[in-house]
Amino acid sequence: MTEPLAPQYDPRAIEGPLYQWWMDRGFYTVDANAPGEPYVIQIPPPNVTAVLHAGHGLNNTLQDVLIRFERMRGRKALWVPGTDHAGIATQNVVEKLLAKEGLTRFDVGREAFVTRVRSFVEETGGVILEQLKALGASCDWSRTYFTLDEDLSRAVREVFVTLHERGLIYRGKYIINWCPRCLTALSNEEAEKEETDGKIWHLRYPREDGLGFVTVATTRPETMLGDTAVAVHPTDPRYVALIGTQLRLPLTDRLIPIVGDEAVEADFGSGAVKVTPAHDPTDFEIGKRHGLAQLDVMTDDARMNDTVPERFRGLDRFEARKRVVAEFEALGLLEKVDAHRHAVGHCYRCDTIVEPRLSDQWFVKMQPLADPALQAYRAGRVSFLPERQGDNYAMWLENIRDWCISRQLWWGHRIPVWYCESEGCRQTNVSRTDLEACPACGGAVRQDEDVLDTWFSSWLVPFSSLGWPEETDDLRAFYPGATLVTAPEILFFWVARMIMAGLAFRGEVPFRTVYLHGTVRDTQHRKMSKSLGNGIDPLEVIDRFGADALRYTMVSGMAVGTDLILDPADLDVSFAPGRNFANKLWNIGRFLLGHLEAGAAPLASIPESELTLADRWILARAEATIREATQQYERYRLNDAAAAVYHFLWSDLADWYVEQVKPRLYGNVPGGETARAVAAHVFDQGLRLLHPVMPFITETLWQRLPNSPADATISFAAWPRPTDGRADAVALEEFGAAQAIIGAVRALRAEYAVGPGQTVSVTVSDASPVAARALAAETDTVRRLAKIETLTVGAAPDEPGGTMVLDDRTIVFVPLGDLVDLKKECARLGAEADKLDTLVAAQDAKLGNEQFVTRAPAAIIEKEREKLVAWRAQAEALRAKRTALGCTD
RNA sequence: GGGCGAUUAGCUCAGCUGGUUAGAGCGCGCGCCUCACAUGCGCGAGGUCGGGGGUUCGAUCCCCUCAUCGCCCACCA
Repeated sequence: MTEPLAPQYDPRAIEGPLYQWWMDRGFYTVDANAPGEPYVIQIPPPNVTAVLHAGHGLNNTLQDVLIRFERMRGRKALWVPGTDHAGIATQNVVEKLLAKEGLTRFDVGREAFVTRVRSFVEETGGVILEQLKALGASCDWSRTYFTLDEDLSRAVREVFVTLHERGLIYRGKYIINWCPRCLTALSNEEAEKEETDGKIWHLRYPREDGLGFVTVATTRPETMLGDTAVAVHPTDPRYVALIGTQLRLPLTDRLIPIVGDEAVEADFGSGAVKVTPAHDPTDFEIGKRHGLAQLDVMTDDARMNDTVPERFRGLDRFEARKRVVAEFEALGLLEKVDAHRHAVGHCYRCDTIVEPRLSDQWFVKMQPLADPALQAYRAGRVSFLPERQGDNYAMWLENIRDWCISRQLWWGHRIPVWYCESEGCRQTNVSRTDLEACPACGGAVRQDEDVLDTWFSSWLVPFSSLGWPEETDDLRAFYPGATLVTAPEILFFWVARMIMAGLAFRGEVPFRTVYLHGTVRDTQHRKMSKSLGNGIDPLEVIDRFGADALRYTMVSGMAVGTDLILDPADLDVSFAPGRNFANKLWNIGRFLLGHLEAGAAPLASIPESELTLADRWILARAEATIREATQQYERYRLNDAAAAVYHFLWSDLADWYVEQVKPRLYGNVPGGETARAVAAHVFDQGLRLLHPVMPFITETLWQRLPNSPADATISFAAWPRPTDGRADAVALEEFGAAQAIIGAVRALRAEYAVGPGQTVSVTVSDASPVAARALAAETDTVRRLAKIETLTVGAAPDEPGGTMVLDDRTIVFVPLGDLVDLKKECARLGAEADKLDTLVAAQDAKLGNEQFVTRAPAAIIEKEREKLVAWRAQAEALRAKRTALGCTD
């Protein structure tokens, strides 16, 4: 892996082969029995049919950064990948394919359909895992799982049966959210509420005694065909006398009672509510309390069924709605129609409006599972980032509802329940093994037709992916994991349930920290989605700019608790930060490595006395960066970590140290060995600090450093540690003074348009001790980088020129002769002085404030005094210069 | 209807324990193809930190309030 560097940075030539090399060496395959403290991340398993989108790109980049960071810190870092069978989503895809052949799943039959889905998944599934490799994901692919694998299926069955044994699984008739397109039940979480502008119809139901009407309001008039009562508040004076009487339900010949029920708000609408126990959760409850009939008026696909008058039968629910309303109107029973905004449930897969519907489903009783999960959070055994997400988690658990886990699909884990078909037995058998006959009577059995909610397998992943229910080495070594990185959207679907399952089946939370990152959005802050066409294809970005550019851009743009905004219409602009930085690194590498061909001595072998001020400065900067970056990685402030390293490599190393060190690298000159040792060392350190974010380019350059072991990977290079001996506050201050002087001369040159080929003379007067030492130590550097012909320390000559006063009142003067427009210079100096006067005045007031001086901490007061002294001195120096120049205004 | 978050440079965002001449990247202006890099180098302009009130010696930061935007939760039909 050490061919010569191409003259131009070309990620395409590097990333693919490098990833292959990582794989060939098996670097990321972890041995459960190897020594070391484990660090485990479970990937949020993507849908098996998914293709990589920007959200995956972000999510997996963040995980890879963390796993690579901990790996370099010596942890036994395991990142477990897998895919989710995604019941509804996958079944939908295959059903669509069938539809093209003019077939439905019912035409082909259950067994053939499942076979077909399975082969579809085998042929086309798991693409996303291959795509993650392009991103650089350092997963342990030898442990890749699929939630419908035999092992994980065994775990699912074990959990179902165990929960049943613990009395936490039951079958019940409930109002569930039904998707008439997917033909399945949806959990509350899967029925997404969307605010919708609709209407509310006020319908009159005639009293049986013929003395008028009771008006009810509804947003779904078609359900009136299933009404079995009208409810009013038991104390509502308008209706209390009517409770117990009957109403004639229009369009049918049925009589329905008026009942009194606390659930009715007397203040809303007419105060009377139509009750449809089979089609509304509240009505279902009211119905139960009053023993009302439950009249389901629809078919599975939301057409009116045979319980309704003949003319409505077979009509789609929305057609039926129109007909019902029209007939009410014709009968003079439509009182009014109002606009009404309300939340309507939509299927999270296909966006169809869900129909609340009475049905037999399996449920998990959640309270007993939720309590330990809440307790674990309160005890600090699991924490959330951003912290406030913990409140969401707790609130959900406190108000937990039972989980509807059956789905009327064919693709998934079939419910392990067998019903005895024998008359007189009819036993319901829940079993770990497939049953051929009823254990009670030996009669024929029939397995439940339904499958389990997809999340019923994914909530087990932290341990089922490690071999549970077997007590495997993996399970012992890698459970519990460390960090979960995912999107807040699945906090309830997945995260909370994993915590519950982990506690229920392993007695411990599955991870300590949950990092919930933001969403990738476009510049209008809209979530990226296929339907809006505002998505970014990570693979296109990788192809054009490289995975490192993608990763850096995402990491640096993503602060904890914020969204990532990118412009899908202009990838060049969006990904410029990463692309430019990668190119910059490449060129720092090309330059340094080109001058390190003779090798570099280990830094430790260089005596302290050999180090120049610049050397000591870059080493101090490296150390500060190590501290900063390490701390920020630890705190998941990955953007801050990335920014610290970026600044170190680009501004400190490339802009300053490399420029400073050039003469010492050219040819065989004194100090060359020291320069090479320092340059190699700090570049090495910087690459290591950056590796979690930009793995490819850092590996490529690091392997070519003279002191990198042959055939080694930076993936396992030790994480840099601050070495207290080299940290050098004095060097930071002194080299900083040199930088300031260079900056002052450059600014004056730019101000007076001195051509780049032209040198100038510079006089530094009133130099502070620090500036004087800096000038003495780095004379050549100052002269070269500011293009100075003669550099004098001493009194400034009395002639036209440009003047800058630095913080510690060091005066930098550039005699410019004709180049100086005297008026302009006077104005510039005057403006500078005025600005300082303003500061001085404010500072005077502050320090003159009795309250401030008596109440502020001494250290602050001292700091403020120093500022005042410096500003005052600078202002004075500027005024003196103006006088010397003869400024008159 | 509840709960939460955001509002800082033209754009996207930092600013984590209250004291900074309020920062970065992109964009913009001026000057440069300086033998690692024009995906670059140097210099620079640009901000009443959403409005109002309060606490404090001191507020971008803490509290209240208003406005705008966004997210989550919710069985008012």
